[in-house]
Amino acid sequence: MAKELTSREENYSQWYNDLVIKADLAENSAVRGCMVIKPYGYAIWEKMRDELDRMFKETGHVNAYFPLFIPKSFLSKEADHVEGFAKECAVVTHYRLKNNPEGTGVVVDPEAKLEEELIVRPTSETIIWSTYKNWIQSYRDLPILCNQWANVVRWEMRTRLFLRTAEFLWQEGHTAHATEQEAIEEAQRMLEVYADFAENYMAVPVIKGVKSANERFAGALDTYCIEALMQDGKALQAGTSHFLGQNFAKAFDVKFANKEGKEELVWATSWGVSTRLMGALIMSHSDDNGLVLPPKLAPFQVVIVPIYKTEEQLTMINEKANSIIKSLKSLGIRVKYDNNDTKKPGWKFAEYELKGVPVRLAIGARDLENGTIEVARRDTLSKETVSIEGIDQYILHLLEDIQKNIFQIALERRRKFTRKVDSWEEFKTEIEKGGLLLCHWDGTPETEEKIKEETKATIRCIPLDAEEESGICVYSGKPSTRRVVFARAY
RNA sequence: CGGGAUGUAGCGCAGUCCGGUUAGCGCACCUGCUUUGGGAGCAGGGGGUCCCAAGUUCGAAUCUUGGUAUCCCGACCA
Repeated sequence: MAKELTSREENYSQWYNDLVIKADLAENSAVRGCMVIKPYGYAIWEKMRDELDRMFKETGHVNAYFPLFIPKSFLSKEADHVEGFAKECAVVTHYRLKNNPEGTGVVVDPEAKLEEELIVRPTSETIIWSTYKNWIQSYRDLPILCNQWANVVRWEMRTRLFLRTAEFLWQEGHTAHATEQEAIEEAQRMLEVYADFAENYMAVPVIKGVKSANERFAGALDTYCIEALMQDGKALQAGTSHFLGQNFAKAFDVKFANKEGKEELVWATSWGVSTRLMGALIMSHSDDNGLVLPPKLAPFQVVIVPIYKTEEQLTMINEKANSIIKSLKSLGIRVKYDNNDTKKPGWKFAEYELKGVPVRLAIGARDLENGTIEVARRDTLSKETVSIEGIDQYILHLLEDIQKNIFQIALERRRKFTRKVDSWEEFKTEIEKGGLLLCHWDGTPETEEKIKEETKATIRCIPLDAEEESGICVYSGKPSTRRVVFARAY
């Protein structure tokens, strides 16, 4: 573990080791690209999931669950949708195995071929809308505001842990509305929820925007997104919220009777975030000592390490620690006491830094005498010795402080990494340095495509708060009214 | 699917060019003693299908051929 690390990228994979590993189920290449999320990594995901779930419910949503398998014919009902996903679908063709007649093991039973193949869901719009058809008759049945926590499979050619895995965990919200306006508002509302979560829980600053036509979700009229900037200068799409118009209602024939008794097609949205957020979290805050977790999402916010020479000392420290734990817990602080005797204090210090625990308390014989305790914070790596009196309130404020501080650091980093670029020559040099480039763009997919071909940079989003400003397209020189965000992305 | 690289202990690697004792190192693991306020020290110990197969040879981790897996770069990534 004391291996010397040279680049950020190597660090990420090193820290990942604690959280997630690539599924290495030996010779089976089918699971290549899937991940095994280890207990500590999963604890972080659970924390994220719980907070998001609470936010969804506060905005009027309920959870439901839909099937893993989608009949092939369902997927193909919406033309753009199937075109977008067809290239990366896992397909179930048989439903039974049998003993290999020519040897050992089992083989697929050719007799058990499915009449119609099933697709392992890459996303659930089709299966959900085929179900919604039966739920909706009247305007009184609307809106439907459902969310599902599930796993999905997208057969990516090249995978990257957390950021692009063949199977990933996510939530997908699917809502049905009586009016266009209401659906648009829903898509925008959920974008706000995502942005709130990213900034105030993950401490990751994001740009809210709308995708260009090239980057839009297959089957959507508009894709809203939050875009984050990683420490290495690459952008990461952290969440999307789609206004689907009436596309899926048309494809699945979902109509309702309005107040006037006339039939109308239903308006739709869908929105989702995935375990990719884990990647965003790690790549936004980690440093050379390991993870840095925002207190609001840390599985434990405080770890207490006893330092002792004798059993008697440990007994006394245990007693002191237990009273501290009790008062911290009564304030709702998640705390772990590590009096494991098989590891030394120095080892524990390094270990919990690697795990990103926001606050570490060390208590030894010296502290017992003086009525003090050593407090170390993960974000600044600073230590101080404070009075044990009122330590609970002290920690409570410290956690708030750390939460704010790591957001500020990330925000400042993004500010330095963001600049306006007005000429093509400058664009080509600046994009090499990473970060976000604010540029005028003529609005055409052709220009966007050319820029991508020449520089690998894409339009991350058209920011919602972009100011009206007349200029000329950085590539084509044609007129433009606002700047968009260009970057190389994961 | 194209280009490149790699496969040796749980992990990370050296050895391969130029074939030659019992295949080696670091971390991790086990035992003992000393240690414990920043990943302890010393001593001892366990662990190997050198990716698989065939070939060349007195002798193969090393050379040849075929296979296979992984990684990187491209393509791909609503």
